[in-house]
Amino acid sequence: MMKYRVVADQLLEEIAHGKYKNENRLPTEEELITEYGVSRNTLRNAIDVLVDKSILYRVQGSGIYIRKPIYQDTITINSIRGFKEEFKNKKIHSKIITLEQGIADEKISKRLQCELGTPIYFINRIRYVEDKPFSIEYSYFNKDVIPYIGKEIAEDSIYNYIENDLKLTIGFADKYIFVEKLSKINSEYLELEEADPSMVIEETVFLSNGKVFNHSTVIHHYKQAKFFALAKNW
Amino acid sequence: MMKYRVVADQLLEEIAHGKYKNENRLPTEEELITEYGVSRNTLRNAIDVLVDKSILYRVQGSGIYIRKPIYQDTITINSIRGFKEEFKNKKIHSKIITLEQGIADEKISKRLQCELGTPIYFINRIRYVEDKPFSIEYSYFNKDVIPYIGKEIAEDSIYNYIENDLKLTIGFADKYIFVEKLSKINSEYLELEEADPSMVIEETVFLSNGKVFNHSTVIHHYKQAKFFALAKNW
DNA sequence: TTGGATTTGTGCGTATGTATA
DNA sequence: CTATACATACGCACAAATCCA
Repeated sequence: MMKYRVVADQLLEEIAHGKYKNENRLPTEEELITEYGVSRNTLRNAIDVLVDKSILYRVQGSGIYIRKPIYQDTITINSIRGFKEEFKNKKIHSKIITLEQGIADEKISKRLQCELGTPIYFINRIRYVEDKPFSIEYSYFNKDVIPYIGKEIAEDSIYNYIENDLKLTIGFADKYIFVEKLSKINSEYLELEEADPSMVIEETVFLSNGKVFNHSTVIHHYKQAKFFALAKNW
Repeated sequence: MMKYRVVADQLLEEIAHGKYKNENRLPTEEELITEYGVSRNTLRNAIDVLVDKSILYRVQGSGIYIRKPIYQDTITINSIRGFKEEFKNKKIHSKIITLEQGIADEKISKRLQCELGTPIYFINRIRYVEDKPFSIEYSYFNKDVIPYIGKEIAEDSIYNYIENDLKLTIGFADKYIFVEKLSKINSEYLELEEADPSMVIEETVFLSNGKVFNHSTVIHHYKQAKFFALAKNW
């Protein structure tokens, strides 16, 4: 495990366990360097991780501060695995509507950035949080990259399977976000009315080598799903 | 201007002007270091900027690649000034409904993370893109931080004024994103029907020193407003 | 108000690790 | 297996913003 990740994890743990609960400022870089026995670069890389996660923020000339989380029960939109992360303490399960193999037509090949006719998996599942319908997922996987997906995997976590069993490294994802009125069929899945609002997220997910392995369209229950994002001033 | 920003800007310019249009891979770090006459750290900082902007991605052992932008006419959710950035080539203007001073009540003081009774500005404006209603903004500013906002500023760009005239540095923003049915009054502003969908973004905006200066609730036209976000696999 | 001390930001150099080709 | 190319890690110097006496 990389040193800066160890430091980031440990710092996060300590913050979560209230080590700095009386002051909202972290020790100085110099002190943390001594405490963790790492170089300045390594420490700064660790801090970067927690800044990106909106746990900390830095003020030049002043110090590193702990942010007060305002929003709860929100999916982090800048994270690939925001769903699992957010609801890890809640009961979540998936109901599979469709799980089938096929080949990429023009639309799918464009979205998966693969050749026409590439073998694919198509999965349609409904995700529940605390037994209430949360979202509907229409998902395509490139079978050349992910050779097998079974019912037991799709009911559990496909991403865990990809990282832990296939030992692939997920890199980043593009998300396209908009609002739409629900179709009749989707409103029934979500136990809402036709034409009720819904938040739609289309995501294209890349391995760390830049290859697209998944494209999903996820339609969210407008009363259940709330999102959080951190914006930077580039 | 910091070196790494100069390099990032120049690289971006060259990419935009098609310098690398025939290959989707950038020269190696070593070559770019020579080309721009900077150190490895500086070059990597520059690349980091463009990776965060989802212009580039890196593959260890392979190279730095240019991403093909898929989505157009989207507001970048990870950017504080996504609106202006995206529509800089379009006609945009704002209609001010309300612009008044007041003091922070309990709700506002919580959102602006300031004392009860702090002087504030409240601004309600409708923003138009190509003369079509795009969003409604309900915005509070801490007057201790932003001492004056006039009609002419609110009609133009408050953020430009803050950065260019007040010389303050905007740091980061939290965004809380959800979907709601439109109220009657908001539906009229947006020229939609009551109970039509809308994307709501509540943003808390911080200066680079960590002080909150603005809280806004922005209600978007569901047919006009589309968003883009980049997710990382932390 | 000023100026010095503190603290983070930027920049340079170098060596070694690790994934890819 | 080797070479290539990005990732991580160490150390140092100075700049810029903030803090405080």
